[in-house]
Amino acid sequence: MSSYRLRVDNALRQYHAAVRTLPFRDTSGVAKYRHEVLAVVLRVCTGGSPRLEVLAWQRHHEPFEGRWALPSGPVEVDETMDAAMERHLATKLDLTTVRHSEQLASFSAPLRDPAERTIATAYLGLVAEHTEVSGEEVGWFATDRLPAMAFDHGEVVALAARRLQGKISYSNIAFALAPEEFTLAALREIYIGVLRHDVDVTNLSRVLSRRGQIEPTGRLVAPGDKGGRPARSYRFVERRLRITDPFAVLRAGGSPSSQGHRGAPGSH
Amino acid sequence: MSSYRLRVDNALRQYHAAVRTLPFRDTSGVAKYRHEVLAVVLRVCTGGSPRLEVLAWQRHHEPFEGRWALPSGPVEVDETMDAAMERHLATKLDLTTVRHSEQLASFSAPLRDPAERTIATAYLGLVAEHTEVSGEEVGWFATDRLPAMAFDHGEVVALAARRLQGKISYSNIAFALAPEEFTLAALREIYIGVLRHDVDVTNLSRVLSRRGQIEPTGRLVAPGDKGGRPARSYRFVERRLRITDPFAVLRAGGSPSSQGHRGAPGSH
DNA sequence: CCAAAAGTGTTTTGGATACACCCATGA
DNA sequence: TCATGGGTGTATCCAAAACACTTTTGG
Repeated sequence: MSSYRLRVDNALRQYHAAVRTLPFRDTSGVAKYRHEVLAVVLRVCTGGSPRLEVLAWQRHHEPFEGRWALPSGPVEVDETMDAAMERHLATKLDLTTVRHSEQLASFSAPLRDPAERTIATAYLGLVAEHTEVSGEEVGWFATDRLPAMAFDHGEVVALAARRLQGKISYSNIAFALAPEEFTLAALREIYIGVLRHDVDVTNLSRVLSRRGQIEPTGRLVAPGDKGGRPARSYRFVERRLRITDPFAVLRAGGSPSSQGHRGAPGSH
Repeated sequence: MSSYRLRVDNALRQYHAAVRTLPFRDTSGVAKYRHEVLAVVLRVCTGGSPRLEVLAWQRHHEPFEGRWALPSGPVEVDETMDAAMERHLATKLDLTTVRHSEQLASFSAPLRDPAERTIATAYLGLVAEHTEVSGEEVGWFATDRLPAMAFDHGEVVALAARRLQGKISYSNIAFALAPEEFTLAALREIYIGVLRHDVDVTNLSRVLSRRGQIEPTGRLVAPGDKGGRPARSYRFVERRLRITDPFAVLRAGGSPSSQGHRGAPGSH
């Protein structure tokens, strides 16, 4: 190799090294940043009192060595962030059974990654309780009792939990946390785990039925050791997110088309 | 300048130019992207039938020359995206009176900017009706009758309008669209513009009063040309976003503390 | 026959809507 | 005094909650 090539190569190598740690601008002066996707994978665990849990893995390198972090990874040049999210979960955790996922928010504090500025877009991913993930250093943690988290990941988990808590009240999002078929008692546990307060099975059943979210499968489930009436098995009517209760307040009203039946007196 | 420096400079210049148009990876193989913030600035315009309008400016260069685009700009190396948003609106449009702003979502389709891959984080910004903005080629457009928009900006506006429409039903977000003091009639127009259906003043007043969102200032507003009773002037109690109606469905219930007064019979 | 678990029937509650009616002003 | 617009009172509606009661199983 010529002396010229060597010197240029050397210059480029130094330049490259600088780019990795310093903010990089192209010749038009526009800065470029690393961009990663972050997964907040949640499930409801029902051994004991039901609780919402998040998937995390333990870091082996600085920064934040030893702390727990959310699954994450870079975005490839020809893929969307949604696709990147799916790809990282599939390749790193063998996780291909996320039942619902949606974008949460993007985090841009300049020092959130002390090694290099990295903008992160967080996703919420919901899985059923008994979902297998591979990897040795992974664990599930109750979202309200997190261990020491790396980066701003604690904040991200809190946001995800709040989002889920809101959405479970006005949508059918619980479909993504429940198995294909379930008893009302099991569904109740899921709601309790997310909402963190008691839920009346009777009313839960009637609310979800009225909204057309769930329907009985016709099958029965045998009772446990200590007897009891066998439970009916239910399923969610739709397995995609649907807003079932667009806010009741200040709604259109008046137009009979939006209400179906109206003006049927004598019921009170 | 030495021949050596010249040759290195030249190599770097070529390298720089390549980086600007091709996906860039640092030496660790991680791709870096341009990242911009996008502003969806909304107001309710009440001349005629009230309508929600968005601020846009006309492009003078390719790509999408002649089309209308949302205000946008890059994120500086030491600022958060929130700060970048505020900075671009202030410097480019003299707009420093955004009453409420929040992150909407990030957009990452690889070809959304045909010139170079750019990830964009969109923000919702709300202003009062008579807010001045500088700039010659800016205009306000009804969100449901947009002109041909550049990039994916039409989609972004639609998302923002939906977000606002939802939030106005369960929060005090209208404070950011209304002037400091207003009559109930004026507030009604704002709600009609956002919700796109008629709103009963009487009920609007009672709902917002019960929720503690608005209060009378004590002042009266003189009636118009054709007479009429003078209207009371109101203000929003808080000028920060507050969720006033955390979802009524499947709420905690039972605990008397969460309800205030209970068990007062004889009202039915 | 009893305990346990599932499901049904019925009452109560309270926010929200609809609408008739009263009040204050200008011409 | 009348048209116009603002504000109040009240009946109605209905989803949700509360809870007592019935049904079906295991021991």
